Amino acid sequence: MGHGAVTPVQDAGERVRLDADNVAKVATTLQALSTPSRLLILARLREGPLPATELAAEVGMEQSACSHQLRLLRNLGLVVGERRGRSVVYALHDHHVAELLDQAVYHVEHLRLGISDAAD
Amino acid sequence: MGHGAVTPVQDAGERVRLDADNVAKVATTLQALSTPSRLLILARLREGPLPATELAAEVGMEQSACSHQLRLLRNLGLVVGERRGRSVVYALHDHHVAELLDQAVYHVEHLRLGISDAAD
DNA sequence: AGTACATTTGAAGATTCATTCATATGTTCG
DNA sequence: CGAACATATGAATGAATCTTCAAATGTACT
Repeated sequence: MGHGAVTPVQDAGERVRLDADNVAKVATTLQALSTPSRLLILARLREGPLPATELAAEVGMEQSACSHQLRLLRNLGLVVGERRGRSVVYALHDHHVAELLDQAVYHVEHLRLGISDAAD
Repeated sequence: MGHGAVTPVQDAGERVRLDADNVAKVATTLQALSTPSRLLILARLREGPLPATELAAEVGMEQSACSHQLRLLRNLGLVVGERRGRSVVYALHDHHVAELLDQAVYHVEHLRLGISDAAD
């Protein structure tokens, strides 16, 4: 994948097209960002690593529920958990996840949305 | 991808923080991008406006199913439909939606993800 | 070993959601 | 008006999901 390295930010870069192949992957990954609980988890981890229990406390979830969602995020490769003593410290997998989060939040916030899911 | 050099994100300007307020809005909007059918619909509209029936045909959905999803996307403000004759031509609401789509697809495609949603 | 703390896991329950089928609404034209 | 095309809507079915409760596994320390 060597593309011309240092292209300034304007990077529309390569526009990845959405085939039947990747569409499932994209959908599955975005679904991980489509729930308040997971969004809060990721947003908290965006500010730095954190042991599971503290994480659960900060996002206001039961520890068990948080662990379930954490497993989902881990299976998707969005977060990693490393054992340190009796705790497991969780963190975002890499900067791509952080940027994906930032971009998603940024764009959604700047969409003047009606948000009226229910039928009219 | 150069690690050191260019920071792609740079000037999203203000980094929107994720409170309890906006988290629901973000989650709801991202959920609209979390299904293959809607993702295909949006990706198709990203290339230009299209009447509902043609759209359904191109993404391989039944007309009714497509209409249902279209209503959801419309209620969320992601797409707009304008009547032209007996057809209703759909299009992305604005460039924010296009960019949100691009960024999401781009980042997800560049996340080397395991994608194993199911439990181990 | 035994106790306390930390995290994971499984099953159950309730809600949400996408698709299908059938039908209704809307639009154009003969 | 009536026929044909285009889109929207409603109810129903089946699947997917998030959370809770209870119990299991893992780790440290006396």
